[in-house]
Amino acid sequence: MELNDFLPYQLSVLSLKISKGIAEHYQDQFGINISQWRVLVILYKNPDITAKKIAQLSQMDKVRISRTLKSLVQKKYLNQATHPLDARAKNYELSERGRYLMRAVIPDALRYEEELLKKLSDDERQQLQHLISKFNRILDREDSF
Amino acid sequence: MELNDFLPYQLSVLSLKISKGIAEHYQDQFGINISQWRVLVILYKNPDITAKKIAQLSQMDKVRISRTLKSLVQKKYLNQATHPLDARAKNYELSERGRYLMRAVIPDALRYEEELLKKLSDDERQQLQHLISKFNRILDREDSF
DNA sequence: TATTTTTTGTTTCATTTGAAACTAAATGTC
DNA sequence: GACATTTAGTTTCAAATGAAACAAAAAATA
Repeated sequence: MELNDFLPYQLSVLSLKISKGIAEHYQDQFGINISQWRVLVILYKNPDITAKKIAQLSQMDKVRISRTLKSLVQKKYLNQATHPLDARAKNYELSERGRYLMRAVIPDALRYEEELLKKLSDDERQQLQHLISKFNRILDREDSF
Repeated sequence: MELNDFLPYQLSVLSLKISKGIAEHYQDQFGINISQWRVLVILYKNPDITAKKIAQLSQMDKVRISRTLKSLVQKKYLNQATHPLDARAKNYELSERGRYLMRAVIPDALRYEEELLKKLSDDERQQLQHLISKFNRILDREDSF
């Protein structure tokens, strides 16, 4: 029995380790926190989606998402549009200012990732991607304990 | 450029997904939260260590660790001992009650992990373990951005 | 040895978080 | 159509969090 090697625990430690440095960097350089960065990334790749969709994609709490969206709209990084089919929801997308921000932040983020990934072999990188996809497929099917 | 596939982001989502179900379960069944569970796991495998060491191993904040240790001592799951060489620090270990708790929780945790891992092939499991170790080695060397 | 600096851990306090309650709209049922 | 139920998102409020300041001991330096 190997509890140090307990997978949820190991992944949490690893994820924290990887996020720590980069999170401070975003805050210092661009004044955006981790929640904001995550929502921005999602909207960068998925324009015109609702808070609900963001929740699904990010696994973040809906309250946190609600507040993050509010702050990003206040900072003028996002545009809000009324949803055509549902008056409760709003569609969000990056504003011009938001896209400008992302053009500044993304190279930084990618450089960090590259630094990390270049220490893996081609095989290892492929395996990593494969494993992440597989886990997501497994976990999206059954979320029960 | 693939930001959805940005590694820190993917790992965070995955880690949250994996932890979600199991965290609720610990709380409901045993009245311990994620911080407490993590500290307990660490002390299960590393008896007689200080808060500092726990911080290194878990990547958790020192304030959080301080409070978690306090709560676990209050709940009588841990014994505190004065550190032989450093009067500022204390050594912690599971109490009898703590070990009893762990004997109840661990099978549950391992069953959850097993459910997850049995959906991977032998190769995939090995690759997973290899990648986690490798990342930890990489990240422990250089923690600069 | 005295003094400064660093390290370990705690406390304070302002911020972040998320469960629960809520609003308002959409969907389902009669 | 009227009423009940579900869904999307927000607000409230109590708890968790962590940065900064702190205390106390250890280590480094003079």
